[in-house]
Amino acid sequence: MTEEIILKREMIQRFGDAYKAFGLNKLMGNVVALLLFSHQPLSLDELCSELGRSKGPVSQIVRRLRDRKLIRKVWDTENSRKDYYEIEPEIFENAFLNNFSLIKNNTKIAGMLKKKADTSDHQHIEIVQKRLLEMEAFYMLMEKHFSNFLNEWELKSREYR
Amino acid sequence: MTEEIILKREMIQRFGDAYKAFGLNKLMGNVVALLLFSHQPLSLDELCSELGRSKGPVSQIVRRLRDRKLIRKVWDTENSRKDYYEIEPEIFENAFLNNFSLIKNNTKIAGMLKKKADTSDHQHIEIVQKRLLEMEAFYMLMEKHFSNFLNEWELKSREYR
DNA sequence: TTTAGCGTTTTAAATTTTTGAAACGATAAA
DNA sequence: TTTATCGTTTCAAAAATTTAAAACGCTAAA
Repeated sequence: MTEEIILKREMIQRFGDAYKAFGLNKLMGNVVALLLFSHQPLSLDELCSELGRSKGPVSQIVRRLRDRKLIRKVWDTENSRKDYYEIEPEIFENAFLNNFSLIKNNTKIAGMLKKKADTSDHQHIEIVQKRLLEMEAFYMLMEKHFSNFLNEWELKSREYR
Repeated sequence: MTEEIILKREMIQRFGDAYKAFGLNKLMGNVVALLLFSHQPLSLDELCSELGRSKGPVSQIVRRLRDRKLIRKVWDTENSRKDYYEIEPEIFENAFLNNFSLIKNNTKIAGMLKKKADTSDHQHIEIVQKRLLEMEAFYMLMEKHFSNFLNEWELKSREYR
């Protein structure tokens, strides 16, 4: 029992750091880790007390996590009118897809700017065009492989559900 | 000419935002964009005046970008003893690799925790083990596809160099 | 040597982000 | 209705980050 709690604490730490490293709120990672390693859905109050935070920020973070489809609300028909939260089964691919859309945005920007650059008649712009061409190619190839990954994961993930 | 400057300004903005979205310093993105779309290497002073920033932060950011192998120093043997900076030719794959190492870390963590969980004799830990197993599988598959991507890009990038 | 021209580091101010307390609003039970 | 129990929003405080100014140290030229 103690061992499991230590493990959970470590995960809460690490997920917090990882989320921060990716430009997200640390608390988002904490909540995700807590739910990932809980045996049943948790209420907002339980999240608060487990993490030692007050309701305000946890409520906001829970919303952001739901927006990103990383956690979801479940209803405990027996008990009270509390909301309970659990991990979205597709959390990993959804988290990945959130970043994927950022990547796709880069491809789009590169393409757009390349088009703009093409219509410009300035000679010096060559280098810029070349750079944008490479950038677009890079992100397009990336997208292709990311799609492959997601497709393969869709098959493989069945083993775990 | 004006058009090119507008383009450059837009890129500086967008790269700043993108870098921030990935948890990095906005100024890092600004510097990268500026160098990506300059026709020759720039000195620290030029970076400062182009971006309207003072030397202190730019100097620090330049160091971080060099650490990450996104830009590099070149020497202008003719002029002065100023340092000049330009984009590292492999900037895109290097930027990607920086994040890749974060991903690899996730795989490692998942594996490590799974091992810890395996040695635990508590029954309730099953769910945790299952989650960690899935997480590890997810990141391992991701790594595989990322490697594929990098290999293919290594070939394709030759067209642009 | 001394001096001038660099880049770096430090420090303090400004800004942004995170956080908690409390007010607020909604809904279900009494 | 009224009351109690939630979740959400607001706002001010705290913490973290970003930034600029200036001091500093190094190196090359005089």
